[in-house]
Amino acid sequence: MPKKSQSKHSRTAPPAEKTLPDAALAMIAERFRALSEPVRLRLLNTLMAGERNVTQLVDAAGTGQANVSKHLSILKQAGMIATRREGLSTICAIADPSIYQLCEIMCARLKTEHAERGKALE
Amino acid sequence: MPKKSQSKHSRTAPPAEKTLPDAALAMIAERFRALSEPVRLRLLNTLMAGERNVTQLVDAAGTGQANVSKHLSILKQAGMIATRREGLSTICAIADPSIYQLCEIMCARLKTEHAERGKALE
DNA sequence: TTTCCATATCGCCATATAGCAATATAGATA
DNA sequence: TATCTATATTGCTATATGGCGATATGGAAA
Repeated sequence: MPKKSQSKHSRTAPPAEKTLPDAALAMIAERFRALSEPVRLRLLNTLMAGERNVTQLVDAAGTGQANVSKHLSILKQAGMIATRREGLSTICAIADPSIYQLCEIMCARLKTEHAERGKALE
Repeated sequence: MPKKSQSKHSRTAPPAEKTLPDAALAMIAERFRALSEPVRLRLLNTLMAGERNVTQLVDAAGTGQANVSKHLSILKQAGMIATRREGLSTICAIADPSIYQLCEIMCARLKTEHAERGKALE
């Protein structure tokens, strides 16, 4: 079994993780890239409040319907949302619960940096 | 201690977070984008084992020195690494501890999805 | 000083991607 | 059937980005 007993959730210290294979890095990068676009983050942020159809998401996104459709397909491809057809509309929902954690971490970090910048000016 | 009791890592449920302002989404997207490149992830993954100078990172990255330098400046700009000069070389270190958590979450998610794909084939 | 080493920057090319307008498709209704 | 609605897709343009080779810069050593 090529499975080292390695990482066990340390909170801030280097977990001494073994170096990851290129294939894994590529997959991770792809997932981060799906999150690297403000419109897509707006879509996810909207979906955090519950399911929405595409028209509702277009309203929330502040960009054209074609773009929203494209962004949704990217998020779907990355496994972050799921869609189902309901009559004429396509209902979207968050499919990847880790999105909540990722956003939390990023927001917390932004606040921290902001606080540090403020402190540096005192 | 700046630790809200608010979010306690719910595993699947929407935390009913309020909708974020566009400026916040742009900043979050920028941070995710810094992580959306395999070479940059390789650099961070290498730095997780400890400080390295640029030459060492070039060796680890498997791409040219000019590219590594550019990638490092992107990571630095995003606040994810810090550099200091030491003689002729530039020493790099991880400056943003949240990187460990982000990578852990992504890796865990990849494993989960892989497991689900496997199950679907049974 | 000159020379060498480590790193940063520049110019170029190729590719990727976001936005937009127009069109196509799926499905409901008349 | 025809028609309307919601969504997806296509074609296009402009911009951003990664990789590469060449060059410039900072700093130590001869």
